[in-house]
Amino acid sequence: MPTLSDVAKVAGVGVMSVSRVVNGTRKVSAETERKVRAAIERIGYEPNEAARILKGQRAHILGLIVPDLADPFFATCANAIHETAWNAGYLTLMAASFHREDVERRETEIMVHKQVAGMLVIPAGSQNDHLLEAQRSGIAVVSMDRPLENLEADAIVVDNCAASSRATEHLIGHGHRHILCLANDEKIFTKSERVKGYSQAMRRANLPVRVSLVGPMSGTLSDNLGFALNSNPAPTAIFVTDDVLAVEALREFKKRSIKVPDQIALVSFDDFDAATLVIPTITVVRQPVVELGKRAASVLLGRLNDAGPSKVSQIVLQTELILRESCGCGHKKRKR
Amino acid sequence: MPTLSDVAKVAGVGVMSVSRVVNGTRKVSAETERKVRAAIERIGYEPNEAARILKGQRAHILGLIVPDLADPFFATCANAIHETAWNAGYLTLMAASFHREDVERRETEIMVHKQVAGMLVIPAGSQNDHLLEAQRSGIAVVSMDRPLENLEADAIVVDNCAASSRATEHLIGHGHRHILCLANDEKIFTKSERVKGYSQAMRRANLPVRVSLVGPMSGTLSDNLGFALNSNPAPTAIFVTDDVLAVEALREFKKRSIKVPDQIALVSFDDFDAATLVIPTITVVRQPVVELGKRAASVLLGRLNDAGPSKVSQIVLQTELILRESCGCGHKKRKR
DNA sequence: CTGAAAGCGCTAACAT
DNA sequence: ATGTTAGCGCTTTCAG
Repeated sequence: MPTLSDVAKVAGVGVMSVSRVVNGTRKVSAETERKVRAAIERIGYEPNEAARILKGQRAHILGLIVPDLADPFFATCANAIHETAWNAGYLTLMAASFHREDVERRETEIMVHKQVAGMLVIPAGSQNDHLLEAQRSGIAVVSMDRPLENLEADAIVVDNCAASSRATEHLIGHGHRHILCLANDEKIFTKSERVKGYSQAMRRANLPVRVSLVGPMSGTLSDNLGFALNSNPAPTAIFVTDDVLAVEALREFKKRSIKVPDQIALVSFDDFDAATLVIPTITVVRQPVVELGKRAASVLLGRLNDAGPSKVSQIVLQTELILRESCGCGHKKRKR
Repeated sequence: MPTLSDVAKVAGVGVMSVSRVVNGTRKVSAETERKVRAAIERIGYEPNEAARILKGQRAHILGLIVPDLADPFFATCANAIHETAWNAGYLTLMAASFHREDVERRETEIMVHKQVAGMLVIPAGSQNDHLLEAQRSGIAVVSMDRPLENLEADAIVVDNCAASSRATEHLIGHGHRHILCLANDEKIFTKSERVKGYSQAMRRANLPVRVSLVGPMSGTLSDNLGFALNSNPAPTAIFVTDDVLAVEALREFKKRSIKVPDQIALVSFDDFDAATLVIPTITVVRQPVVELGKRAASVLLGRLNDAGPSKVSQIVLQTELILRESCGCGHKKRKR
C-alpha cells in the first residue's frame, strides 16, 4: 500500500503538497498539482482512513440501526439507504437492535467510537439519550419512521395518521357503519398513530370507535376476533394496522369460512406480496419505503457537507391507498 | 476519550502493562492487572480501533456483500450473520452488489482497504479475483449460497440439486408423467442446480425433461407458459425454481382460470408468506436461510481465531420439503 | 505557496 | 515482569 510520502517522493514535492491536493484543503500551484496527480495515478495511492480517523476525522461510513434487518420493511429501507450512501462515497455499517433498547444503545456507542460520519436510526424505544450522546460528540443523527422525542434531530416519517383516516373513510364510503380496528398492543409510535387515524375518521363520521388489541397482554387474534364477530352489532368491516396482522386475520377468516368482502370488508396497512394473490385481493395502504430510506440518507449526507447546522427538519411522507377487492371495490360478480 | 496512557497514569504503571492486560498478550503480575483493571473501570477506557488498525491490526468488523439487501432471502441471511457476529463482538459492514460484479469488486476493495477482519460474500458473478486479492492480503473469505470457482475458500451452500430432485420425485409419486420445469434464464449457480436436480429425477424415472426458460432473452412467463400448456401432451404438473416465478405463475393460472392442483399440480422452490394464504396452499422446498447465515458467520469467526489455516470446508445444508395442497396432497374434497 | 516537525493512540521490539 | 522508544500514515501548526 503506497503512502502519502511515497507519492511525495515520486512527485518530488513535500508531503503537505500531496495532502493538500488530495483534500483540496488549500491553493496549490497548477504545476505541483499536476505532478502530484500524476504520481498518485502512477502508484495507485489511496488515503489510509485509519490514519485520518486517528487524526480526528470521521470515517466514510454511515451507521444504521433498525429493529430487525430481516423485516421486509426495514430491509427495503436499509437497501435504499445503502444505495444512496454508496453513490455518495459512503459505506453503511448496519445493525439490528432486535427491538431492544439496550442493544441499540450499545450499538450506538460502538458506532460513535468507530467515528462514523452520521447515524440513521429507527429507534426501538423512547429513551434516546445514547443518540443525544452521539450528537454531542459531533455525529449527525437522523431518525426514520418514528420521531425522536427528547432530542432535536432530523426525522423522516410517514403520515400514518392521515393514511389510516383515509383508509377508514374509504370503508365508510362503502356504507359501513360498524368498523373494527385491529391492532397490536405494542406501544409503537407508528401503530398508535394508525389507531388514532382510524379513531379520528370514525368520530368525524359519528360512528362508534371499536379497537381490538392483540398481543401478549391482550390475548390472541383468534379470540379477540371471535368476540368482536359475535358481538351485537357485529362489525361489517375491519381496518388492520399492519400486514402481519392482516395475514393472520385472513387465515382466521378462511378458517371460519367468512367471506371477504361480502360478510366483512377489509383494508390493511402495508402492502405485501400475498395481497394480490389471495382471493379477494387485499386493499392496502402502501408506504413509500424506498423513498423513506433515500430521503433519510440524503438528509444525513446533506448535513455532513453543510458546516452550518441549519434547523432540524421533519419530513412527512404521504402514502398511497391501493384499491383492490377486499374493501368492496371491484365488481367480483362471478360466482365461484 | 481516555487513552491507554491515561490508564497507565491512573494505575501508576507503564503503558505496556496496560496494553498487555487489555490484549492478554503476555503474563502480567496479579497486582498490576488488578490496578490496571480498576483504572480502566474508573475512567471508562475503550481501546481506539483506528490506532490499532494503523498499527496493522484488523478492525472488529466483518464485511458482507449480497446481491440485494431488500431480497427476503438475503435479508434474512444478513440478519442472522449480523446476530452471530454481534455475539462475537463484531459489527457487520453490509453492502449490496445490485447483482453487478463490478460493484462487488469495488466494494470488496474498499472493505479490504478498511481492514475488515473477514468477508462473507454471496458472489454476483464468476470472475472472483477481487476475493482472491482479499485473501492474499490476509482476509478470510467465506462464500455463501454459491461456491467460489477460481479460489480456495470456505463455502456454505444449500443442496439445490437434491432438493429439486426430491420435489420432482414427489410430483412423480403423485402419478404425473409430464412435468414442466419453469426457471429463469439467468446463469446463476443455484438456479441451474435446481434445473439439474429436476432433470436428473426425470431421467431416472424415464420421463421427458421439459424446461421452460423465462427472462429477457427467452420471453415472458405468460407466453412460455401458454405454449407449454397448449402443447401435446400438455404438462400436468410444474416445478418452479423460485418463489418470484411461482407467484407469477400463480397469477397466470388465476388469470386463465386453471385450477391447481386439479388441472395442474405445482411445487415451488423457496417458502414464501403467500404460500399458506392462497387457495390451494403451495407445496414448497424450504431452505435453511437462517442457518446458512449463522453457519457462514461461525465458520468465518472460527478462522479469525485459529491461526493455523486449516483445510477449507464446504458445508452443504439440507432442505425441507413442505407438503401442502398445490402438489395434490391434502384431501381438498369440499367443493367450492 | 510550500515544507518540516510534532503527534493522534496504539503495539512491536528492545531494554531493564 | 515491566518500562521505554519508535513509528504506523496522516494532518495541524508553524516557519520559510
